[in-house]
Amino acid sequence: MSDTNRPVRVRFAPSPTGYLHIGGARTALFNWLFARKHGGSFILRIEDTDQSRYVPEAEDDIMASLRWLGLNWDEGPDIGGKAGPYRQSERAELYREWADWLIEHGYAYRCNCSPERLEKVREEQRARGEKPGYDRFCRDRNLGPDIGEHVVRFKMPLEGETTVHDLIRGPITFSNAELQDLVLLKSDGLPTYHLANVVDDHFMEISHIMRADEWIATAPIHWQLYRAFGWEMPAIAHLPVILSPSGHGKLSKRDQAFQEGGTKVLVQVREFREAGYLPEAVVNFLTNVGWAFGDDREVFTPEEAMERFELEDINPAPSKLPYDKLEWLNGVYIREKLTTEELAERLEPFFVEAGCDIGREKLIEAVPLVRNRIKTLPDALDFLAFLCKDEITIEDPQNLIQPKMDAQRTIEALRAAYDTLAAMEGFDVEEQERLLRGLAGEMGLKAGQLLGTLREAVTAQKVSPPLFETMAVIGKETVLKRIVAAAELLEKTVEHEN
RNA sequence: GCCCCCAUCGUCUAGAGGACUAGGACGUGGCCCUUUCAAGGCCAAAACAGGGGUUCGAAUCCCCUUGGGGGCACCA
Repeated sequence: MSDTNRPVRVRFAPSPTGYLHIGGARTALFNWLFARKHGGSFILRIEDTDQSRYVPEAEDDIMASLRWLGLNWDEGPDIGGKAGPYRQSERAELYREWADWLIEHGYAYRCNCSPERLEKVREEQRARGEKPGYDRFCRDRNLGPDIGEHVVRFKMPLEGETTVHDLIRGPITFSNAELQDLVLLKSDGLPTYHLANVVDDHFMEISHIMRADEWIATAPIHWQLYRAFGWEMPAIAHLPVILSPSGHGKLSKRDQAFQEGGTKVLVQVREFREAGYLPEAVVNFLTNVGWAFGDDREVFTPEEAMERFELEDINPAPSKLPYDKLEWLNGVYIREKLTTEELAERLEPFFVEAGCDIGREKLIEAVPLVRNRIKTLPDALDFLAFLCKDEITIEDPQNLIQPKMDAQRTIEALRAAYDTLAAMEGFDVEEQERLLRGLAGEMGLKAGQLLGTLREAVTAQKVSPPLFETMAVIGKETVLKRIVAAAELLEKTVEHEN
C-alpha cells in the first residue's frame, strides 16, 4: 500500500532486557530475508531507553545469537554506519530536540502529574467501567520547561479516525478517541519507545517496519506522530506472535519450565544452540513458521527462501512452534547437509564439554556411525560413550546374555569370537562380518545372539551403532581386551552363583 | 470492561469462487528392511469452528456467534 520507491532499509530493534528470544529471532530473520532479497540494508538498533530493565549481558547475547544464526547486519552498534549511533541511549539529545519541536508546534505538552495522581485517575476510571488512561489534565495548561520534574506528552487528536495500512493485514482503523496522550519523554529525560522509534526510523531512513503483532495497538499512535512531524511513515507489517506450547498466551521465558512429552521448551536462541540444534536448521525451521516456501518443500536454504519471500504471503494468524518438526529438520541437516568433517567439527564442543575429548580425528572416524542416528548434536554422546574411556563398565553381567542363551553358552561365544577376531590379520569390517556370521552358524546361534553379546561386551551399551563398524573404530586391540574382560566378568558371576 | 487482530488435520502449513474426493510436512499407527538403535521404503487414520447470507457455484467474499491472541504504563 504505502510501498515506497525508497531504497530498502529495515531494522531489527531489540531491547536489551534479556537474552535473544526465539520470537525476536524470527522477527530479525524476516527483516533480514526481506533486506537481502531486495539488496537493501539490515540494521541492528539497540533500544536501551529503559534503564530499569537494562541487562548488561543482553546486548552481547543478542549479537552473538544473531551471528550464530547467520543474520549479519550492515549497520549496528558494533560496526557503526551512516546513521549512527545505533544505541538509543547515545541519541538522547536528538529525542529531546524533537520533543521540544513538537511542543513548539503545538503537538505535545509538558505534564507534571504525579504517578500517584495518574494511578488514582486510572482507578476511578476503572471503577466507572471506562477505559483507563491519562485524563489530559495538563493538555491545555501550557506548562513551561521550568516546572521541575515533568514528562512530555503527545497531544493526540480527540476526534476522527486513524487508519494504518498493514502490509499483511490490510487497513486497520482506530477511533482517535481511543488513543492516549501518551508519554514521549520520560522525567529522566529519556524517550519512550514511541518517540525514539519514530525519530530513529525517520533519521535512519527505514523503508519498511516489520515488528511483532503486539505492536499493532501503537501503530496509529506512531502514524499520528509521523503526521505531526510531517515525515513519511515507513511501510509497516506486523508479524504474528509465537504462542506458548502450553496453549495459553505467547511464548515467554516462563514456558521454559513447561515440559511437554518430557521435552524442555526452548525459548532463547542460546538454548537452541546449547541443546545441539544447528543454526541452519533453526533458520530453516523459523522461516516456515508464519510463512511457507510453497511447492510442498520443507527443506531449503535462506537464499532459496529469499527468491520467494513476500510480506503479503505471511500468515497473520499466531502459531505455536512445532518443536517436533525442528527435531526432524535438525536430523535432516545432520544426515544430509553436512560433510563428515563439518559434522565432527560441530560435535567436538559437545564432546569436550561432556569430558569426552577424543580429538577431531577419532570424531571424524565416528561420524559415519552416528550420522543417521542423532537428532541433536549431544545425542551422539549416548551412542559413542564407549569411545570416551579405555575401560568400560558393564552394569549388569546379565546384559551379556542374549535371549535363549545362558551364561555358559555366552562365555563360549565370547571366547570363540575372541579367537576368531584375534586370528584376523587386519580388522576389516566386511571380513569381521563374514567371519562372525560364519561363527554364529557353526555354533548354532542366530547372528543376533552372537552380535548382541559382543555389542554389550564391547560397548557396555544395549544400543549402539552397527557392531562391525563400531569395533573397527574402537580398534582391534581394545576390542579383544574388552571381550576378555566380559568373559571373565561372566565367569566370576557363574562361580559366585555356584 | 473497552479497542484491535486472528481462525484449514494433534502441530506447522498449501489453498487467493469452479482444477478440492481439501494437498504437503512433522508427529501418530501398521507393514517392509534389519545385528541393537536409527535411517530408508510403502500404507493408514486425521481438518475447512458454528450459523446466516452473496452466488448457478464458497475452505475461499460479507455479517453474526463462538473460540484464541494482542493492547489499554514515565516497559519495550
